[in-house]
Amino acid sequence: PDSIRPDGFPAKLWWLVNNPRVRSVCWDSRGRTVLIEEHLFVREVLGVGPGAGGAGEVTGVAITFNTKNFRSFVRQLNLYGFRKLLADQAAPASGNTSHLHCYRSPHFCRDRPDLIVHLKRQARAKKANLATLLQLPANLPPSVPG
Amino acid sequence: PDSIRPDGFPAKLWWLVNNPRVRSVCWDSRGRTVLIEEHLFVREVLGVGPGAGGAGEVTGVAITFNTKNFRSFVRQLNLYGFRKLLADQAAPASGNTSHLHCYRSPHFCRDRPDLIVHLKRQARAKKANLATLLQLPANLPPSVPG
Amino acid sequence: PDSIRPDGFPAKLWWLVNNPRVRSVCWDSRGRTVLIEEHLFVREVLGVGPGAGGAGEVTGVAITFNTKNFRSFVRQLNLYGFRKLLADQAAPASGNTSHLHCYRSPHFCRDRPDLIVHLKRQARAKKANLATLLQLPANLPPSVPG
DNA sequence: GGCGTTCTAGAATATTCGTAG
DNA sequence: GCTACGAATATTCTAGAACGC
Repeated sequence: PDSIRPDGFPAKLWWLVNNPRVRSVCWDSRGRTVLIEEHLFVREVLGVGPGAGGAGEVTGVAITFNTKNFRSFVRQLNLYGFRKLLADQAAPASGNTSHLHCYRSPHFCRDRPDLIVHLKRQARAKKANLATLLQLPANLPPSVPG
Repeated sequence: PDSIRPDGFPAKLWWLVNNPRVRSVCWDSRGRTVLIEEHLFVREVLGVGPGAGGAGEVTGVAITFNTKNFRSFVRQLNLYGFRKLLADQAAPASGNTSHLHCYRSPHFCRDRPDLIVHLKRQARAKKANLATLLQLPANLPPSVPG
Repeated sequence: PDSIRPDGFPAKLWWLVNNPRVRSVCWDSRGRTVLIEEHLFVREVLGVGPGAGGAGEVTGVAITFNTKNFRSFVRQLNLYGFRKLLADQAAPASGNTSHLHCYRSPHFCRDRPDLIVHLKRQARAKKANLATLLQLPANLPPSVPG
């Protein structure tokens, strides 16, 4: 039936959350929610920041994202149906003000790798471009003068 | 069915009133009215005043408001249907002459956490949307089909 | 006529870009595009990161945002009609790999403070109300399963 | 066409201010 | 003076849309 693309987003996320070497992504205690520490993730996985080699500290492993923006990672989470839970409560004693993000999907559980096949991208092209049809002024080009 | 946003106002208020570490917010003896001591609340929760770290004394817990004004907190109470009661019986334990506010909602009782789902924001769009609709392109029908 | 809210987003942005103490926001050479260095902005204005006092390094001045997320700042830019330009020419002096964002609006020019009054928030309810009026099938509820 | 990246917009809640009652 | 509410802006999470591979 359905198969999992080994280089697709669900497989990458599964690998990240289950890899003990990746400290920025982990399960909550019940294995139902993915916890992502933003600042560490950017350095560790996306490879941005001081001391980062440019491709993530966790190199030598077959995980790469073609982005350096945490925003793109969040967009992927949403595209695959993940929802955010609590706002970041992170306030460590140290100078670390890193944000902690909590995302959850019913098809992403620690003890149920068989559910990953249900992680699908949202359907595209839900409706035609209504605004274009009605020629709304909001769709005019920006038209920035020289 | 209906779900409670974990970061929404009702959830925050429920957490505050039931947390013994928060001294500025508590139930009355019958568990039907929320008592809020303004001066202490401002220091303890909003994080304003002497000795406050800027994020509320009750840090280490996942409660944050993006405001430092007690008025915004009251606005939220009103938006969710709370009404103020006269607080003539107010008698703070200490010699504090700070203001004591008593707010009540039929959907906010100590022994009935199941009622919180009925705490809804006031309905929007009374007449504001009508004015917006009338500014739409003239070729649209002004009346909404029944 | 129209007036500028002194605490609104346009006034804040104008203050930021014209204040030499704010190093993360500046004009391009022609005074037509706003350049924002993200990492520095987060530390300097939003007050996040090591060494930040929690309210931005540029304290003592009347600029505050109630957020710590750069994304909220970008949302404001878009709400007021700013568009992003490609920043391939970005080359910070230091070894910083921070992101440089270039945003432009025809109503935001260095030598024309009189244009700021034209910076307006996007009108609300453009397509949403239209879709409702036209009874598009796309507005059906998400159909929560059993 | 599917998938990933990126910029922009939608939608709901939150904050602020003014003011009616 | 004080409470409650309208209205505008602000913040946040999610989705739309365009583009490239």
